[in-house]
Amino acid sequence: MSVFEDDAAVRPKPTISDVARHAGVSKGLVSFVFNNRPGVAAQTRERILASAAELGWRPSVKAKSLSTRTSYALGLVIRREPHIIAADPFFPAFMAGVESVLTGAGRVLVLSMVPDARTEQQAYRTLVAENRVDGVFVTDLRQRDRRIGLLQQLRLPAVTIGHPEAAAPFPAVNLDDAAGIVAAVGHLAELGHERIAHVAGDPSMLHSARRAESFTRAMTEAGLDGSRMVSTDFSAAGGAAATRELIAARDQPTAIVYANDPMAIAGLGVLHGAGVGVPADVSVVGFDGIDMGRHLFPALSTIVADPEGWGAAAATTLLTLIAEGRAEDVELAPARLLLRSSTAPPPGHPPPPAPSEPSSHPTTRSRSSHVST
Amino acid sequence: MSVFEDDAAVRPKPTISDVARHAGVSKGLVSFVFNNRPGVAAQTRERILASAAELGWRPSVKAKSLSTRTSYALGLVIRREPHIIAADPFFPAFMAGVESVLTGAGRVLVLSMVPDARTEQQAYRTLVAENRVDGVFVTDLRQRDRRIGLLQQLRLPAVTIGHPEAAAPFPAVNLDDAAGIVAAVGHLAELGHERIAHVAGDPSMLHSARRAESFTRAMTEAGLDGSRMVSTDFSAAGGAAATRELIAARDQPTAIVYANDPMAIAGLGVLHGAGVGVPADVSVVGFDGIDMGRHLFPALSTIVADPEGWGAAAATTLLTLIAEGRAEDVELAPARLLLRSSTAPPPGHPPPPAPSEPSSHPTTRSRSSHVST
DNA sequence: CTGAAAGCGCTTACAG
DNA sequence: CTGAAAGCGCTTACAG
Repeated sequence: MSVFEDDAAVRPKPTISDVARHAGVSKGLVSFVFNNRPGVAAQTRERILASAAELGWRPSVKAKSLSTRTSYALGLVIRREPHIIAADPFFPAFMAGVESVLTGAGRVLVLSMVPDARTEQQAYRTLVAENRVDGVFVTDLRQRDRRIGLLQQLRLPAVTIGHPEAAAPFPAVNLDDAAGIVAAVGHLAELGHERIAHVAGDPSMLHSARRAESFTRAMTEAGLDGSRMVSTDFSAAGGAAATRELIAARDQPTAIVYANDPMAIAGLGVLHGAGVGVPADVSVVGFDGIDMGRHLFPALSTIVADPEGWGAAAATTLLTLIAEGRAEDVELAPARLLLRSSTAPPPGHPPPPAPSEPSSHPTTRSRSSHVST
Repeated sequence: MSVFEDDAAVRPKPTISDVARHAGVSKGLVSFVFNNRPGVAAQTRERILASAAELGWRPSVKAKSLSTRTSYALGLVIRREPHIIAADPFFPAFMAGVESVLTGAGRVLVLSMVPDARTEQQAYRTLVAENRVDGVFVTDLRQRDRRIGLLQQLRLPAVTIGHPEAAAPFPAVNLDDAAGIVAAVGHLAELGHERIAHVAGDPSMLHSARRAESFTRAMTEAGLDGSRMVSTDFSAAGGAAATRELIAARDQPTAIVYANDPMAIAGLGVLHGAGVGVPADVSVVGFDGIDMGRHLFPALSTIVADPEGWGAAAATTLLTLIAEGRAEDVELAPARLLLRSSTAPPPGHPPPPAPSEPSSHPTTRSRSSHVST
């Protein structure tokens, strides 16, 4: 039994030869028209296009791939555990951004999700050995990332999401997300917080490490102790454990900046469960700007970037690299602080004067207070 | 300037001809060996394998695709808005499950994320016109889903995630998630709840509609009014709005079953913000079992399915369909209720007898002093 | 401005 | 058990 309609079974897909015959030209001509090569008479061109439309023909990528040695596909290999990626809003948004440019470019996204380093290497090797993709996106850059060397050796065009540690031969599409951490620390310090902690993500990931460094630097520049930090694996469980650890310390922080929203939300739960008021006793800042945060109680102040725009820019850059052999780095607008209701002055702190414009914040800790909207 | 190492630039990829020459056989023989066809002398086979290994050759899918008219790729077209999919834990887990079987099968996942119905149709048409995939996964089944007919007409093998509305020619891989709703209603009814509401997802999606129907049916069977329901778009914002609507009603529910965890979490925020105690005043049940739920306060009772297993089973089924021309439906273990701390007896309700097993919870709020963990 | 032919790198009857 | 040849459906110099 076939699952298909019978009439369809009868009519095989047309090929370029069918179109050529129908239009009364050679296959080469048809190819020229579909590849926008000059030198085809306007009316011949129209006739060919009409024939193709009538027959419902579109060049088969299979054949095209073989003769042009191009896959018309871009790869994304994600190495993360399913339960962690399931909570992470970055990838879906990033992929949506990538898709938005690929669709118009006749390219397709080949996705690979792998659990560990070994299968990750294998995934890249297979992708190139089988000639599956024309280039790849390299996300979640790590310390001494072995993928850079591998990709170079494999001669696979790539674009890195963020700047790698060492100079790499690939274009980087960067978004300064650490700027958001700096803004958060600045805001909290202005509110009067002194004991500010950072719940970092996986320290082997560059963006996580950079956020942590930025935290410490911003703290130091504010004349505060930037060593209150605990690293996690980016999971909600990690965020919860880190929060428990922080509030168990004798000098409990009055503010916590988390490396992602899932951890911040878990942290909110822990604080709440421990009877610690947010933002009355402890201010909380997340990272990602996930939709849900707006509806929490209190609404989660967070740091927002533009993962969709990041994906689109990365795709454009990778396409350019593949087409021209080179592409410029691109720098996107930095992440910014989005204040909602989980941040306020520390307990017993005098209020600052009301600021005149909404985007600017009171500066001295001795005079801050009504931000708790 | 090339981004690659020079030595690599010198050595082009080996082809089957190189291997054949190196092993002193014809190309056909090499092909036979790599396709496990019988009739090759054992030692010839070894020699060929050795040559291939030495040259680092692997059949190019490009060429293989053209001669076998197979893409060695499976497609997944997701039609959802980025911000909704970003919060939804289903797809990442589902895709991880799919990947887990594709990796060993020499297949690859081609992903497409589209914003609306028009681009969705286009995506499928392009996938087959260009011969990109050998089959597709059809998720988020809808009422009068036009994709079923389209796919049939396009003659593209497919497997549906869940049973479509009308009989379809494609195998279905089903997981009875509505069973979780029934279990939740049963549990809440046993606890003494009578005014139980359901915050449904997008009513045009079959799984959402089925959960809603199951809710009403289970309520009716329990002798309760199953009409307290509000539909949403599955977003956190939708869950928040629905919750606001429910608690504004004169006969405010004492329990709410949400169609997904992001909505439940937003609902928790709204309830909390409105001074409604959870679970003291209102019990809350989510759906998905996202990691974060465990760390909320109160920890979110929810309904858990196995999206990863679902993805793996769907991939296996699709591969079978493509290989054999047909495949059996598969039925997975139904979703089940996972009790945590957001459910308790309704206000002022007498406690049920203490059950012997740990999975049950104290019931009366008048003596549930220790539930508030 | 157009056509005939070779080639991309495999697979697969068909002979031997 | 093995080899030579045609073919998959395109693209692209190369002639005209």
